[in-house]
Amino acid sequence: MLAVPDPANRSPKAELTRQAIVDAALRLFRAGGYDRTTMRAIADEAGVSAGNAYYYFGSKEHLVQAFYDQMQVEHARAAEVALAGTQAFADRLRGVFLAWVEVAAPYHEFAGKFFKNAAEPTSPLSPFSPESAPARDASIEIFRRVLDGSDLRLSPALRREMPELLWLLHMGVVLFWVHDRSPGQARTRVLVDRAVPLVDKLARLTRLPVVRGVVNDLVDLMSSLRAEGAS
Amino acid sequence: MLAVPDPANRSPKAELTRQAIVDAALRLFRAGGYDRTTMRAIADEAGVSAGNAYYYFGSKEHLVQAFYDQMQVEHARAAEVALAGTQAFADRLRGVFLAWVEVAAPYHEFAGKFFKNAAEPTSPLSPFSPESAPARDASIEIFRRVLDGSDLRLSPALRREMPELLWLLHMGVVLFWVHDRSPGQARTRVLVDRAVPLVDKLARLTRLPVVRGVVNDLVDLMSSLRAEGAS
DNA sequence: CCCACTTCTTGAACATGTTCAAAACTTGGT
DNA sequence: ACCAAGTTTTGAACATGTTCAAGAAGTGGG
Repeated sequence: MLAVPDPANRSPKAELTRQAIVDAALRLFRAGGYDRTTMRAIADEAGVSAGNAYYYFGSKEHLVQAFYDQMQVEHARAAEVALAGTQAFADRLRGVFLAWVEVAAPYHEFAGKFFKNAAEPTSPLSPFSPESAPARDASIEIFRRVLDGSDLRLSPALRREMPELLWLLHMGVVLFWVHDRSPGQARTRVLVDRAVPLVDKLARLTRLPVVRGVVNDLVDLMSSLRAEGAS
Repeated sequence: MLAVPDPANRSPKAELTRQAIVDAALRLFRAGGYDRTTMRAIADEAGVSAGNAYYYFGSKEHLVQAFYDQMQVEHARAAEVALAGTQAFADRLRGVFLAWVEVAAPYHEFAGKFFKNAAEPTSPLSPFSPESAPARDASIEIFRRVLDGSDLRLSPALRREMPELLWLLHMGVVLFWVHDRSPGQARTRVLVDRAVPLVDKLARLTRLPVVRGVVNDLVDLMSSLRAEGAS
């Protein structure tokens, strides 16, 4: 695995080649799936040699990061639209979840292959890896915005952890979606439609004194895990 | 990927060869990790040809199912010990979770490679796949036993779903564990120690009238998703 | 014992991700 | 214009999971 050139000092020419490879890869992935798309085919399509692709991308998996980044950006945009003009927390959350399902739909067939690689802890593609931190943070940011414009009132401590909790829930939805073989991922939509009101209710219950204790424990747990190192 | 012979009609000789391959594989995986263990090395170690290994196992990944099965059995045994003589739900749950961490510890270094495959929906190794149903059911059964001998009282509906919910939580712990690089997986143990009392409290709260509604919604959601097809 | 049939085993060939030494090209300094 | 130092590109070679046609070994019926 060669050292990939520093993004900072890349010549415009090289930048172009790099982009051509990404474009070719995404085109072929989408057309024929991940496994059936060979590095040689990608290189051909991009008009470079196979070896050259490895000058820019350390491995075939690294090409997938481009896919992630693109999808994250699309989701952020779609989420923005969904959030405009809604106040109710439940509506906002549902909007953001469904926006993702919408954006991801074209890739459903081969997304599994991607997430397979993503599940490996040592892989830079893992959603928990340092390499994914920018995309992950951007995604968590979306959920912060869900809260920011909503009518939901939470204790300050919970409020602080809530974006990350919602992101985790989002990961759960993604996992379900990946395994969802129903046409148009209908089951995932059902899951979202039914889970969102539940989360809404639960979030509002946290204001009850009896429930407070559990919530505080949860918040403590999260910050204590964070304190011991990133995971 | 060749058709693997039906388990029913396997000659004793073949059964022996098959077992030799599994043993060799697990020995080498454990010694050198998954990636660095080649199929040729496994075949050599087992005293057969590389091609022959493919007569018994459709792919390298299929060898991993043997690993799962073995670990599941070990966990069941260790859980039994942990459960003996404890009544408190929290103690029982913690015992079962920690038993798993104990049993899985020797494999931590390369377990990630295994779970990578498990995350792919089309893979028979996915914990949600039909092929994994026996191991999954056996695992859920362990959590049913956690409840059976405990002092925890739940509504009948929740009680029915609870084993599966605990199994899902267990999957969460596993995911955390896979990503946990702390020595001896200390962070996972912290997670268990702190999450268990939280679950305990939460479970007991479900008897409160206010919380009942949310719980019923959750139970409904789970059974409605189950109704539409297996995932 | 021999024949057909199934089960098992082999080794060579194949596909594809990846590496690497060498060559081509760029660039900045003189 | 030329050189040295970097950067980019190449094509062949390599490693390893997997396939496959061929044959060996076992099995039951006559």
